[in-house]
Amino acid sequence: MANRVLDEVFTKYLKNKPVFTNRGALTLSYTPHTIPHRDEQTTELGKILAPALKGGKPSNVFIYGGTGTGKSLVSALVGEELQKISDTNGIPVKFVYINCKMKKQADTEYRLLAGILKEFGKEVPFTGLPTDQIYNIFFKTMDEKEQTIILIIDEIDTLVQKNGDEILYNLTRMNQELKKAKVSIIGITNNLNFIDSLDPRVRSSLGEEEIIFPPYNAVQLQDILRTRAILAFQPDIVADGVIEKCAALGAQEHGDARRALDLLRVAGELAERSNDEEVKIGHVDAAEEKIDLDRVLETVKAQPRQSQLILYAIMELGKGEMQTGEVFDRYQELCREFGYKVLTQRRISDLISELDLFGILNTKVVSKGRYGRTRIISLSLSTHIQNKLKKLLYQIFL
DNA sequence: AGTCCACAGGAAGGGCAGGCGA
DNA sequence: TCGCCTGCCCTTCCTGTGGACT
Repeated sequence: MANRVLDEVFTKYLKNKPVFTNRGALTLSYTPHTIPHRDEQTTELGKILAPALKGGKPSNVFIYGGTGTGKSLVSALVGEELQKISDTNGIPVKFVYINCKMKKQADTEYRLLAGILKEFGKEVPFTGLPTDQIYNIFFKTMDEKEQTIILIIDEIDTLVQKNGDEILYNLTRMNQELKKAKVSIIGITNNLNFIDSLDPRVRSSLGEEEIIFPPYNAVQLQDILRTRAILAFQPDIVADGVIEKCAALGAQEHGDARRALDLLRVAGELAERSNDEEVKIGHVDAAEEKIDLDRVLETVKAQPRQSQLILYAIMELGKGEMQTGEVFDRYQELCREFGYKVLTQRRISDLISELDLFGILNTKVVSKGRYGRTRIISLSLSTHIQNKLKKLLYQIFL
């Protein structure tokens, strides 16, 4: 036998009863056939889009709701079904789903258009062409034949935040330029104030219809988890109270089903890894910690060196609260020590805001009277996660 | 009442990379 | 090859500001 240790691991793994029958049913990419507690929204969206089946142009729709309230799922489901029916009946309908939050995919005007074009089988260089040329290609492609195109733009607020609402204006005006095709836009956002920040012209044309997705409560989350758990787990392997606990934690996070499903999945994975016969409440606790830790470490790893240096400086200062100036001073020292270029305080200020946005730091602008106005910065991580993060940063810089 | 601190954060623009067509 | 385009990171310059201190 080549390796006794590994051999033991693998045979033990094989001997164990599996936990999952279909782990995929608990992942984000899974689209179920029915979505519990979303009948109302599903039918509403269906009704709005139905005119596409008779060659009409469905109204533009705005969909609101917090993270994990089923917005994307319902749109995907309705889209899929509509596509199926139109395909079997030979009706030219084309569904395109684009998520603006995917970095490097659709977070700028250019990339959004390039992303949509890709769905139509047109490859465009990911930079280089002038925007008006992209628009030309875009219009031409859309207008190639008689068809109804339904564009689902997910996380549309991030797109507008970064690029302004001119893109949306251009998109809503598209129907006047197109001769054969008709385009409807479904904008999905979890920012309820988003529509108020838009140009009135865009607001009225894009918000012809609105659908609101309220957060799930704990009982509804339990239903969702149960239907998925039946698909995902071996029978009788999930202990009493596990689903309730995941649901409760998800409900705490603004009724977030994604969070609840993640918890259940990771709890199952942890049970499997430790060869337990049952998924227990303890696994959910561990899952909660693991998800947070993974999120933080992944986020930090993906940051540019300069941001990591700032974090390093903040951890090194090692006190509960500090202000921008202090962090900047320590950061400069570290730059010299490790041989990095020193960025300006203005830039550091932005990077600190970014880290706040990622949920790694807590910052608050306060005025200390005589002693100026500054941002009070503190780490928003548990000590356990802080220690792991410190290790990661040491690895990077030493 | 006025001053002044220590920044926040907006605006504009430089410089670079990746990519185009000619 | 060149001139041109865009996105991105960053700098420079600037105005704004809440409240302790005088």
